Amino acid sequence: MSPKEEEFKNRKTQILEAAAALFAEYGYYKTTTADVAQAVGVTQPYVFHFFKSKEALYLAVLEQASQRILHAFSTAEAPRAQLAEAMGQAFADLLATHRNEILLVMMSFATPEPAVREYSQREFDNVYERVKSRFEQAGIPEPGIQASDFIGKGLTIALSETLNLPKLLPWNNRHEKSCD
Amino acid sequence: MSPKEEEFKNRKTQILEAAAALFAEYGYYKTTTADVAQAVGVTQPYVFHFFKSKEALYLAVLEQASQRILHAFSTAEAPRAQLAEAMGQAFADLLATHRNEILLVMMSFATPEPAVREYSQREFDNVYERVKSRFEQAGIPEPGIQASDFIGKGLTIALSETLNLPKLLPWNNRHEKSCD
DNA sequence: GGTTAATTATTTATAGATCAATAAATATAC
DNA sequence: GTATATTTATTGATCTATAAATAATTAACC
Repeated sequence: MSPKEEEFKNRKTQILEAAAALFAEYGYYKTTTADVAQAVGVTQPYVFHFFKSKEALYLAVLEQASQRILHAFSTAEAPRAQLAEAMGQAFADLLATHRNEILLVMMSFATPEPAVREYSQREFDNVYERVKSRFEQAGIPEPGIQASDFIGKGLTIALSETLNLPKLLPWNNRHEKSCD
Repeated sequence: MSPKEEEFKNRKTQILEAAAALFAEYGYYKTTTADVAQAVGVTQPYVFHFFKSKEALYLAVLEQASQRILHAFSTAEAPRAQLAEAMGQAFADLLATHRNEILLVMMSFATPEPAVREYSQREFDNVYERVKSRFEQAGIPEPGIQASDFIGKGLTIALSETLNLPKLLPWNNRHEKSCD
């Protein structure tokens, strides 16, 4: 998108995007409303014209990201034997296209703001139930355990991306005998 | 421990313990040095007599907790077929005896303070290498993948404990056919 | 089509609160 | 009465949020 088009995208959207990037990198507390404003090119108090509080802004980002994740897991399709892999791929695609949002969601559980905690709780519960239900529908045995493992892999990916520890990535570890 | 004995435990230890509990519950940013001081029963500036900064205090807690975790994974012993389970049990024991510290370590990767990030990076790298190496030594195939999975389970437990989502716990999901 | 009025977009100024950190003073124990 | 433990007083920085002022845009009328 050219700088000119960027100008025309409405401010609320610009603020949401800048906030997603900053919150994902610096977290809730170390990102100031002034940082967000500066990234967009407006003054700090103007942010409050679109979001009634910093918390409301964060929750708006979190909600958008959550819906994207749930949608991805809901729409991935594959026969029983490849369903988990297909859903993993859907997650990887999302990580490639909306990295900020995804990492934000995965780390939000560690943000001790009550409203954020509550939202995270519902979100992870939703994801778990959806994934489990899809595994169930596909006739995969022990869908609950599979769904837990699936979330565990997602958390590991977020950890690995956040701390720059690629060796933690599950999918890079296949065929490790080829080198000592 | 009685309140009188508590008095005699040296202040530095008291501060460390209070900080562990508070940081684990409220995180780095929402825990103030005044909160820590109040929990111990001293004045806020006195905390700085023992730790040169709030960050130094947090890192001291993190270091203690990290060593405990690494030690637990290093000393758990079992024959090949039960090694992973034994190490999981060691983690569960630690969670029971030092819940605050453990949750703090598992969530620290989401604390965007550079020094904390660096410490977390080394810590997770150490844990991964140690676990992998133990699996290797025991002759377990694909030790790297197993170690990643192991960390993923730990993260899932931390998530489940933090957000009060017991259904995410891997070990509760066994035998789920008994009730629909 | 140019002037004015109304509406919307955005800024300036600033209040009010919170916190980490320093330095100097004081109490306590030996 | 010296050393150690702890407090008082305070500074300076940072940040969210509000309210009032101004600039820019659109609409209306003649």
